[in-house]
Amino acid sequence: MTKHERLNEILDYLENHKELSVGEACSIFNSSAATIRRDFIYLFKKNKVQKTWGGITKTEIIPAIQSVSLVKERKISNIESKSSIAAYAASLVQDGDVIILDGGTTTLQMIPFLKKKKIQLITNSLLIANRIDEISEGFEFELFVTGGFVYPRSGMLVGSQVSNSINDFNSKWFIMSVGGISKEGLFNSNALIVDTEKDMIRRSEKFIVLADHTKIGKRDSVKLCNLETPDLIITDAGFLDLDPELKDILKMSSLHIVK
Amino acid sequence: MTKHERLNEILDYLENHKELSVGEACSIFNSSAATIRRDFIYLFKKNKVQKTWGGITKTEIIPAIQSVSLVKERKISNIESKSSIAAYAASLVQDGDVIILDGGTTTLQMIPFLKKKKIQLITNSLLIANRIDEISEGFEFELFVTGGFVYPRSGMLVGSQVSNSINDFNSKWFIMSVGGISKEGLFNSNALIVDTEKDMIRRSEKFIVLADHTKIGKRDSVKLCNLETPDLIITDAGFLDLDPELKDILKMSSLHIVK
DNA sequence: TATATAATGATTATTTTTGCTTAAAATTGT
DNA sequence: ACAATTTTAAGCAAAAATAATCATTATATA
Repeated sequence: MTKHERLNEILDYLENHKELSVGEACSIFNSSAATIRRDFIYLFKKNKVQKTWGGITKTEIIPAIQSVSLVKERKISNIESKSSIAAYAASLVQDGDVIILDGGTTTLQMIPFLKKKKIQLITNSLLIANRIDEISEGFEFELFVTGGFVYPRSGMLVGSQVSNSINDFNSKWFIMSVGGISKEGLFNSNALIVDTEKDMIRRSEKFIVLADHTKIGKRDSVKLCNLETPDLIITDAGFLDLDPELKDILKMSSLHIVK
Repeated sequence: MTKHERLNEILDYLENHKELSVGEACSIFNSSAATIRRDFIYLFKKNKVQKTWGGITKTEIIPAIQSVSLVKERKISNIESKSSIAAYAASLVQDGDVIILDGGTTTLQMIPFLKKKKIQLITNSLLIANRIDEISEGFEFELFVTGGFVYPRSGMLVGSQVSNSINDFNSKWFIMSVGGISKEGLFNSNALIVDTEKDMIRRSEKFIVLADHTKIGKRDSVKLCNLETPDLIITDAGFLDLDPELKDILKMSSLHIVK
């Protein structure tokens, strides 16, 4: 049994039991008290459990509102490619960096890879803000949410307030996913959001675009910028099957292909 | 068994199991630890798995769940009173109103009562923003989120950005819950949040305070305003059991007691 | 077949985790 | 309030896991 497994099983145990004592944990996991204590301290520092004298309990949490909500899970296509692309993008980010993260299913996949870093993250996506807040317990994250009107269902913030907020920052990275890339440039589907993205490009040193190969050769309704504007476009191996003309054009941009 | 086969089976294994240790993999595939480690490193570099000390786990994929509050909610005491107070406050709000809603467990309870109204709602609470976005489909809600740094776990937005946003609005109502009310005035627990609340008072025609009776007679760390400042304080019947002196003072404020 | 390339297993130095011991702190019983 | 008991925290040594290196074996290619 690895340390990681043991930590997970401790949390599992607390799903079914009110409390877990050091002694009980010792016999369940055949470990010494010192190890169990170290585990308890680790979980406590991450706010996963509450410490009691002699053991731990799980923090009791009940929903603030009784009304049942419909959980709508949008199906994410091409999820593994997106995760690989996101992982590479996250690997560029270093402790201390300021990063603007736009909404989108690909940028969302960066969260597991970003969560151990000590960064300041700025976002105009409620979805990303919630995910970060959810995992940031115990991590040294600073999270800034731009203001704005909520674009229903996508949870994106739009309007002049986004630009006002963004203009207060100098960011190292702006990372966004994109609706389509063609030889005319980069496109997205919503004019309000594209407006804010233009500001985000301006306020950042490096502009990185995440685009799995299904986006390439596609146009979307609103043009964001030319092909040369991004400092880096990250795509996946499916890119290799693309129409040769577009491939040549894209190769002139800075491009990284994850396998 | 070829390397390729083994790599696939490792991934298959992780579809059904949380974790795979080096030792387990050695006996499953009859390979040396060195080989298994090389496999694990290979899969890790492709972001297919995450390494733990002693094994691997599957890389986490973030589902794009829409409109679900992911902020952890603490246990709410006195929930029925809070809901009654919230219901009365919501009954004052009419179609077309602009309303600033501060964070807190009592204001949160207003959401079910507000959801049929055609209002513009401004909030500095991610928790409220998510709840509203959750129910706003099909409703004529306009939802504005102030920008700001996320105060961890409470999901409250703080900092100068909140004031900047608020100052762009003229609101009919500012509705907030409060940490404590004593004869010295109204109190809350966080100086950063109190700062933003002062702006919210300024930008609103009517300032309403929600306070179940457990808050009355209590002081909290930061003073927000005097007792005369709110246009209305809404509390519950438990108020009647309170110490008579405070009761007299409060009666001079505009006060509504829900049963 | 000969040769190059890739994969594997064994060895070793380094890092992480674990278990034991002891002193301090908290809890309990009188 | 005091002493006895239990729990904790800290330091250190042992054990386990890792990464790097090298020799050996298998596989592919000319």
